[in-house]
Amino acid sequence: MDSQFITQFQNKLLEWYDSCARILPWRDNPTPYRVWISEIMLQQTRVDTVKPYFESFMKTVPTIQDLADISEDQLLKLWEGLGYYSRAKNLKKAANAIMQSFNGQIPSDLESLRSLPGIGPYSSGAIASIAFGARVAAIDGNVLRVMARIFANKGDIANRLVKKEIEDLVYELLPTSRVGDFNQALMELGATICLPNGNPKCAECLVNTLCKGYQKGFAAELPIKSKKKERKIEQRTIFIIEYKGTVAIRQRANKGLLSSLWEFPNEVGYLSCEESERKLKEWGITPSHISLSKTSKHIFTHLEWHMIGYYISAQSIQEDSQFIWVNREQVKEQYSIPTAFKAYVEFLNESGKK
DNA sequence: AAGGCGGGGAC
DNA sequence: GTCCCAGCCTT
Repeated sequence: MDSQFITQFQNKLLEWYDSCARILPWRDNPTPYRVWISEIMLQQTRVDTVKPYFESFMKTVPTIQDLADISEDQLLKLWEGLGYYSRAKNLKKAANAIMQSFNGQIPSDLESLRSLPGIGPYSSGAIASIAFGARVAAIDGNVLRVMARIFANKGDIANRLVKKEIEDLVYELLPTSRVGDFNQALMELGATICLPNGNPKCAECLVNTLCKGYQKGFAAELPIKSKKKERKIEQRTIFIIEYKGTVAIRQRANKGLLSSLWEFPNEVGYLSCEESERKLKEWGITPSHISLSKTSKHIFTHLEWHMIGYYISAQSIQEDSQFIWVNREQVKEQYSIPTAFKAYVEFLNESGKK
């Protein structure tokens, strides 16, 4: 790469970043811990979504030691609604590893960072460069898109070799100082100017004169990405079961979808009223009243839940039930319920007002 | 290399 | 509806 091009690109990009960088909570006092937590939260998650979670997380769990000490249930409650819940579990595992193997200090080298659960190629680069100033790349979806356009690369960015090409280019472009700012500037450009879905604001871009995609007139068509496969649809029946002012919830398995989070009892398929009564009997619950509550739809990345709901008032319950019975306040304050059940949490709150 | 894993914003 | 987001882990 031409050394003059490199210098110009670095200067223009950093100049733009200095004048236009967004004010973000984790950019204020960027300690390794704050950078780490923010980078994990930001995985596949937008800045505006993360902000409030980051603030409350830092208040409740201000240090690595606090993170190593907090219960998983409490941690998942802090993560409630943010999604990709294995991130929270890995965060705690990593905190334990840092206390045990790294003397309570977040490591600064790529390899050690990479060894921690939840920290992959991108996050290790981001933490090493932003928190420690290491001269390493941090390549996320934004950077792939920006670089594909700058160099008019028509390769499929899902391809490993294409990613490697781009990584090599980023390494050539990395400055010797302010590496963290440079990496953040690349991402910031992708998030605010070099937008996806054929919608880049090239006219406002301060590096457009250095952008081959822009010069050739097809920046908006880049990057090339292979198509995603369609989602599977699953029908489910949700049961809101009340007994003496409490409602039944249960904890999901420790693996797979929404692992370890809490949910209302539910079954695959649309159950009729009779089938539901049979299921309740299996669970040792004797209903005094059954009625339909409401339908709801929840879309995951690879799955859709189409849900119907029953409201059940229980006359008696068995002791050895697989459920725990909690009041509305506990549902709201204590247990981490995924957003998929939002409609039924609301139903519960509405029925409680009457 | 491909698929599982949340939830939401923008169009 | 579609795309994709400061990705990582498992198979």
